[in-house]
Amino acid sequence: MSITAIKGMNDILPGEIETWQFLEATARNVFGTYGFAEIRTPAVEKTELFCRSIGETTDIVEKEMYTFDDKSGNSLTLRPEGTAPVMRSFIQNRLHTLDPVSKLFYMGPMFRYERPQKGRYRQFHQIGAEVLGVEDPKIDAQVLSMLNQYFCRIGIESVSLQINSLGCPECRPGYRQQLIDYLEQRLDSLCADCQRRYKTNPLRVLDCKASGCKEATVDAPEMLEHLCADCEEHFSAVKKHLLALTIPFEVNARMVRGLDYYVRTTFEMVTDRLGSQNAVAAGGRYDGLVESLGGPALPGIGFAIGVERLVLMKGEEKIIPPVPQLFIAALGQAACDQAFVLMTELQRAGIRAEMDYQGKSLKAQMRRANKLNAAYTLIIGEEELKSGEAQLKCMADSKQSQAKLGQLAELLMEKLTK
RNA sequence: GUGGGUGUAGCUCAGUUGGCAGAGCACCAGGUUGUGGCCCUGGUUGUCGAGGGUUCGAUCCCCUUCACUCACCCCA
Repeated sequence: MSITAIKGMNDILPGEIETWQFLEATARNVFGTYGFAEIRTPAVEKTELFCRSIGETTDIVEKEMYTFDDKSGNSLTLRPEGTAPVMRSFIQNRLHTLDPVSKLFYMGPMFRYERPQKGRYRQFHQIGAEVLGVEDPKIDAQVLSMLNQYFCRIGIESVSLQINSLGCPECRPGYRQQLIDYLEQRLDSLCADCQRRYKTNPLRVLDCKASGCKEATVDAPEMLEHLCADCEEHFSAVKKHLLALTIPFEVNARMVRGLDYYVRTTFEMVTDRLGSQNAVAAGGRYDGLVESLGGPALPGIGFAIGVERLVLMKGEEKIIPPVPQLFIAALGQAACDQAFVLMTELQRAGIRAEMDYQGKSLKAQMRRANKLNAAYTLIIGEEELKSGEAQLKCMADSKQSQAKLGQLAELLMEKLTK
């Protein structure tokens, strides 16, 4: 076996790339109408950025990051998500001084060292968006509206929007302790994982799929019942605005987050079509993150979409790549040379032209023209070279006509556009 | 990190209770000395994932390993 790609890192080949281009172009289009501008940040950042933003004790930071020392001994990390780099760039470039509200979107590869499986890869791609500087719950609803519209535009319907509120530094610690106390009394019923993590990440227990944990937590206290007045008001307003915008959603009080920086509104677009990787997009509010990274005290909210998961959902709906508009079948050395010049001239004129380079028989060349799905085939041999007129065959109806070689581009343009 | 499944032609997969390795599709050529699709005829392609063991003989049995894949976990 020769050299292969890294485990969990995939090539995107012709035939599939068209779907990616469609998904990306649609994102640029939809996000653009909502006033978002694209931003691109490096694939590598200082390790510290992710430790401080995502959280030291999260799985991502503890065991999933591609971290290495460069030749100067700096600890660098391939970005495992997109929000932290955007925040870093936002702060570093003082974007808040240009406009009190920043709406940014990005797309690109992310890296996490996980065991690959369907919909989960070591290099994966996210399309994400962030709004900085708005605390009004209207912006929560607008971000969800944009996400909702994006899914409509790309033609994916089998997803549902789930929302929750995680409270804030005012109300969450108290609730968290209450939950720990509750779980402590039912430790025996919990699975091994939950017995281990109920203290460090008690909210995760509520999301556990083990039957014992599910039963033990049916009456567990929920964050939504313990929100402080401000958080309660915020969450109510988000729901009100979503209703006003007729965006369907359901409240999932047990939705948790893998990243520490989320507060208040969190949401996911989930599907039942992708096995265990059921989230195709997720995000939430992260007031306080910018400040904790050394920037101004600005609220923020954003989301990320898993592009591989969208591609999986688009599945069989292949987008057909462009086919040649003309195939030139040439016979003999002189005609081949002339055909090569002709083909290049047509390409310069913007016409997708193809020819054969292997000196094949006319029959074989016709077969290839057919296989490539070319609209027209030009047949050119010794006779045609002399007369300056060649046979132009329409592949759809098999009709042939004479075409002057000098006026081929004009003729084709006319035929192809009608 | 844990557990299961699968590795045979370019692709999808058969197969052999251990005895020279198959089909369909694809590809190539011919049937038409310069005309595609349908049809017909013929043809090419494999270290049967890798390494070791058992055996007269292994693609098949055993061990190891790698890759892919699904699930757990985690998450987009």
